[in-house]
Amino acid sequence: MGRQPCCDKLGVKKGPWTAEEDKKLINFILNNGQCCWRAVPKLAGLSRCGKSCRLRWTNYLRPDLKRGLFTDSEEQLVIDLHARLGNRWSKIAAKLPGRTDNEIKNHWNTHIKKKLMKMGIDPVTHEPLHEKKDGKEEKVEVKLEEDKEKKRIENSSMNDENLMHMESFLWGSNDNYSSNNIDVISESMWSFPNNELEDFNSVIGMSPLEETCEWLFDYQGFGVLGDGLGI
DNA sequence: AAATATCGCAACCGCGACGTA
DNA sequence: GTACGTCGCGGTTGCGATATT
Repeated sequence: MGRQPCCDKLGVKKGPWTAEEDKKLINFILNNGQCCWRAVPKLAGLSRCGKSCRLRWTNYLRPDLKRGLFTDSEEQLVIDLHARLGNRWSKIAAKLPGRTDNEIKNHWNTHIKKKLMKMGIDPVTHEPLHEKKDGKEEKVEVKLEEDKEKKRIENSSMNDENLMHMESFLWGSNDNYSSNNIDVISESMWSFPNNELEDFNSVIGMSPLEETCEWLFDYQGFGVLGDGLGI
């Protein structure tokens, strides 16, 4: 027996989301929370399939998303976790609050993978690659890549200090972080809108729910605050 | 300035896991 | 036990932005 499509293909919109659609989805989830995704499009008045709504929300609209470029510390964390977990992006993302699996996966494929290759490290096994004939040339390439990365990080929206602050909250002051803490936090974030988010937000410098939402709308440039969205 | 190549990100697709009747 | 529905994950694609020629 074949698998049923997640939604009937007829009349289901695909492709980039418009600001209007985003508004509808945000409005719906802020008012009703995350429920059955299949029902969301109908209830929110969207011509999308539930899957598309879930993806849009988790990867782009969630107010706890950090966005912006990855810092050195975040990148190192991704590399460490990838060495342990492999391509389990969702598991890796769970250890990096504010980052989505998609974002991490994209960053891995576009930046980290190349960086590791240049450094002579196999991005799959994390073992050293076989020796290059011309080591000199390789060193120059690595240096250029590092310079590029430095400039990139300089423009990043989040600095290492914030990340360390966040990490110490998540994992305690010692280096051995507890994955239990992360799970608890992830859980509370996912059960959004829930007040449990406030403690975490206060530590990472995010505002409580309402302000966070204001930030979200402001950040997304929907200009809905003055339009009386009614949150 | 125009054409072309490359990059980076958002979104889609297909599949497996899981829950339920 | 199994048929079905839903969700979430990982791989892949499409396309706009940017860089290069």
